[in-house]
Amino acid sequence: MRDTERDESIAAVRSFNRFYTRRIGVLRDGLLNSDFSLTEARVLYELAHAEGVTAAGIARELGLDPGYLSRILRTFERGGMVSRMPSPSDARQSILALTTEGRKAYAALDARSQADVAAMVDALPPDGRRRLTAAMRTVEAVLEGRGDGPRPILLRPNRPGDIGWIIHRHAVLYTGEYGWNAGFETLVAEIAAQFLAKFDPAREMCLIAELGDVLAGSVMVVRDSDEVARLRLLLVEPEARGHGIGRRLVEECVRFARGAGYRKLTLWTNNVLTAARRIYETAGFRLVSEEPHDRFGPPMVGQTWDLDLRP
Amino acid sequence: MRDTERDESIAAVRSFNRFYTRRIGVLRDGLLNSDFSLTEARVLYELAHAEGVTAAGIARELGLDPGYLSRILRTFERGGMVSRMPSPSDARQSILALTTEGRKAYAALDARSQADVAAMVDALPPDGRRRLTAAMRTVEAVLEGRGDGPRPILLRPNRPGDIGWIIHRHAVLYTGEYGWNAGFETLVAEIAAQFLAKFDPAREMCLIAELGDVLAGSVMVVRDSDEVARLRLLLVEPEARGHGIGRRLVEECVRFARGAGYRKLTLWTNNVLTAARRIYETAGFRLVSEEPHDRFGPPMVGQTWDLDLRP
DNA sequence: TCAATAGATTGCTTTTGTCAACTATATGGT
DNA sequence: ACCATATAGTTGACAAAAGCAATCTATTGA
Repeated sequence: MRDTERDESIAAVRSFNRFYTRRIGVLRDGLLNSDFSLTEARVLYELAHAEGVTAAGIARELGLDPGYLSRILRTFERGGMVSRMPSPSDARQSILALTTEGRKAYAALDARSQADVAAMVDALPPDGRRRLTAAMRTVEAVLEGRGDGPRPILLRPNRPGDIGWIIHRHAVLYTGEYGWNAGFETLVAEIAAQFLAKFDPAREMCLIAELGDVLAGSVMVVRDSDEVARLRLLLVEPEARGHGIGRRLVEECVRFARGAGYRKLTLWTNNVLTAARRIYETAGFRLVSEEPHDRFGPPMVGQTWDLDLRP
Repeated sequence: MRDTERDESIAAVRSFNRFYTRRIGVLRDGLLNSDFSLTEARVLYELAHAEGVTAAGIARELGLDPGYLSRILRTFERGGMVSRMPSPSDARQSILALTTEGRKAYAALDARSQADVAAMVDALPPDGRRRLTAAMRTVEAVLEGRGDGPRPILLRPNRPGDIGWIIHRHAVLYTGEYGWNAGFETLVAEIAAQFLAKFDPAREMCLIAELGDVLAGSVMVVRDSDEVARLRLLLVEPEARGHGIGRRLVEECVRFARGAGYRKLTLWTNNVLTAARRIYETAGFRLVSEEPHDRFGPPMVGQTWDLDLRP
């Protein structure tokens, strides 16, 4: 990642922190003529949602000073909202629980918060609402570190719209990353359109890779002749690289081609695509011929790779 | 929008509020052994970035109590960080400015915050960073209301990748909204591939509509014969409807076709696409023939519309 | 010209949060 | 069994943060 991009990220995060600090302030004001402060409300929320919680647990969860929390719990207890039960496993702890009274107070608070947020959300245009929801979930996920946990990889056959996506992404990526010209988009579009028009499910296949729940890659196997299958349009999104998606896609193609009774799997690629080259080598492909060309603008070397499918 | 979607939005916003309240707490802790509280830091930021600002301005901007702010400014002034100048236009106000000392203090604070955020950002995986940045910008934009202000509409010729996008969106929308089958995607892909392969810039055109900075629609004019142009693949994203984008696209096509010397502009559509029908009628097209078909699955009526381009 | 209003400040008060000390229990090692 | 050390929870003392109301001055609009 370029440094300017990093700096922009930092600036965006800082801007967002300032922005949301203000919003949290508004949130606090919203509680102004309820019976609770923002911190009390947060504690109440924890009590209502984490059954059988202890004081230390809440303090850890919310990052509160134990002394401060102790006092808040005391006022709750005096107000008849919280009951304590000595923990069976640890005599130092008490298990906290909301009383009926406490639940009622929480319900009121909850309804109020719900209404406040609903008013805000309803004021948004429908697509703004959708975008907001998705964006907030993303922020949470990324910062929680859920974002860099292993997102599930899914390989599935193409669905309506996927072929267009393949063309779209090929064109955007190769013109952007390698400066290829419109000739490439034309070639991809023709290949893709042909695939749709002449699709033979027994002997042809298009696979789409999803990482998490976003499209991350594609590949096709098409019939060249009765004996020979061709692997085409292998693509892995830059953001999804490093998960072995390319390798998995090619493996599936090999398996499919073998199962469909082909004798050979061939493919055409270009020398500048070094990542792909490595995948093909690993899968057992052999480079059989090369010829320089400039069909896509910059001069490069086209390569044909073959894989013998016989056992 | 379905109600469950609204409820989910509300839940997501509330969850996010809880989440970010916690983060702001961490932020505050980060300032712990600096010389400033979070609020002081925010005031300092305003002073550093909004030149010639007044106390009331800051109070409004940050939602602070004027009395509280007054005291903060006094401590800044006593610390030699802020200077006041009587406002020339309003004798009640003072124009606030940071002294050299004040700038130095801000720079230190800024560097520290920068470093903190940088550490956090650097700990993210690269694509996480990108997603975070984009998502935070989105949240800000939507909540600031920038999201529902009039987003600029832009019509432009296609760029690499757009043709794929057109296929992608046609297939997704028509299979989703009307239950059309894969035959439709095939047709669109063939039309699009043909357009790329035989493109004649003097007599053909593809227009892409952007709303804000996202793709919102498309249309093509292709040569049918020397005398007749054909309008194809008119599409407006559901989220972008109601901005007159479809009408604008068709108008541009008519203008282009006339300028390119065609005598007639024709198009083929289907009766179920009522919104498009209205656009064609408004543009002056006349329905010249109809025939029922079920090429795309559900039975419908294909329609040919013509527009005479002669003056 | 005068009432209403906005900017700024101050005294007073409450709320919120921190810190350190202390008790009681738990845990792990020898 | 015993001891050092750590954790749960409480309390007192205190400091920081924030809010409220009164006040003064200048501005604005009728």
